Amino acid sequence: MTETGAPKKARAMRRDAVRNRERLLVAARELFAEQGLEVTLDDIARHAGVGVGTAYRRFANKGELLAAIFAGQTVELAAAADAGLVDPDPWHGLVGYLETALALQLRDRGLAQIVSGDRISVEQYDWNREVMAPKNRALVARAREAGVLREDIEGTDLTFIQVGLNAIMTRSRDAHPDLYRRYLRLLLDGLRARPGSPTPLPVAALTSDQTHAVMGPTSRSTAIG
Amino acid sequence: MTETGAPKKARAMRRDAVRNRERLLVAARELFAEQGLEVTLDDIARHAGVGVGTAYRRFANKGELLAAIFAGQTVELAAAADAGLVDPDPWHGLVGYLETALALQLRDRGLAQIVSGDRISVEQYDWNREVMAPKNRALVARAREAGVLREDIEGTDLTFIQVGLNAIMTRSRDAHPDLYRRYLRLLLDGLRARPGSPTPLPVAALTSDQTHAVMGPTSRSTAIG
DNA sequence: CCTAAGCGGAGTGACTGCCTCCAGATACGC
DNA sequence: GCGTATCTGGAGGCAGTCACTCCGCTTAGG
Repeated sequence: MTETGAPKKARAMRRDAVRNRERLLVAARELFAEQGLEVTLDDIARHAGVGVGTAYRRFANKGELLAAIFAGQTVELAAAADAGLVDPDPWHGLVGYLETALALQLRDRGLAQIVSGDRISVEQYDWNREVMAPKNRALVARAREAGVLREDIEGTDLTFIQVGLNAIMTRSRDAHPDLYRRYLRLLLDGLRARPGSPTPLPVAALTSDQTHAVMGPTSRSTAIG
Repeated sequence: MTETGAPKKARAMRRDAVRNRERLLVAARELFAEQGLEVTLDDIARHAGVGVGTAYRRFANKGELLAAIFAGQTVELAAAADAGLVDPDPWHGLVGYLETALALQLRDRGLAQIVSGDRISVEQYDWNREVMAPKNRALVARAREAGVLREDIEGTDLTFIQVGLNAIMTRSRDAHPDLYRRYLRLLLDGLRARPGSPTPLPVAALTSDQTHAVMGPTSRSTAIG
């Protein structure tokens, strides 16, 4: 689109422009983590302390901004999988991966949405297939071959397990952030090839009152509808 | 609200009015089941083959229409819980309840949203607390006392289990409607007090390609964001 | 056959979210 | 310093959505 012929003399960005671009990236990271991918570019600009016009000069649209921070959002997840793969104990590696991955998603709502396929863009879509899917397969294969994981589990199961736990996490995040760990543990007990006695649960069940509060209309959900 | 004093001479509804009211209720039930509670009253009116004006003459707003069909949407769920409670085998009763409840939610997207606390209204909110919560508690208590369910499970766990499985169901509904049963089974294996060998899974895992397809942007989710 | 009750659906108003425009401010080469 | 290309902020345009209203025409039914 732009002229890309001989080494054209392109003037460098002005210093304030660079600074504002950086501010926007930081603000975007913060807001995506806090509120999810549905924040508007206007939100991000306000949070960065710049005008919307500035935001749109730096990034053609929200997708482009998202793409610019995408690598940072996902590198940790890939690292968690790699760490699990080099763990000498395959079961411990698999469990550690799920625990780390979900803890990351607890801290970063946007990442949770990417993993769960919510409001996904093409990059994220392909990244799931090309980067994470093979790692998931390898983690599962290793644990299965070591005889600690049920024979009938596949790599794709890790995806759906995260989808389910993400839903629980989303509901309970504000009042009981680590409730999801309870259900992760129950699921893991169901994944063992030769289950022993049940593992103690790391988090107590909610009381009826707490459940009622958590299941009520949230700021984000439109009541009545 | 309406005058309910002496036997007032109130003219009966015209026959076409009655017919249209019925059509609207049927259309609402269908659309809520198919598409969830976020359908508009305009959608419902069109689907019923009447004008929006007619819809608003019969029901002051969408909430009122929803309230009118609410009982029908939830009575089956309560019945499933009662059936589970009278099952001679407490474990079988608990499992049967979850299976039936989730099967109902597979067929009725609106019901799934009510159970998961999505786009909830006050009636639904209270119904969860006052009707379903005690049944859930009883089902869990019975299975626990029979020694077949882990000691550390509470009635509220049934709620969150359904939230998680609903999320999986929502993603996979179109292409692989019963995939959620796979994860329900895994969870149930994790819920046993004294687990034996793993129960066979009723549904195969998705392949990587199938997972990729299912996790992609859906008609309902706004891509890029 | 008369008329109150009912009908359809275009239209209204309130939002929300993406993005553009441009008058004024600012960095930076000379 | 000065002049200008670059950048800034935020008001507002535009398009889409959705709940709900209004009103001229139709129709049930006494």
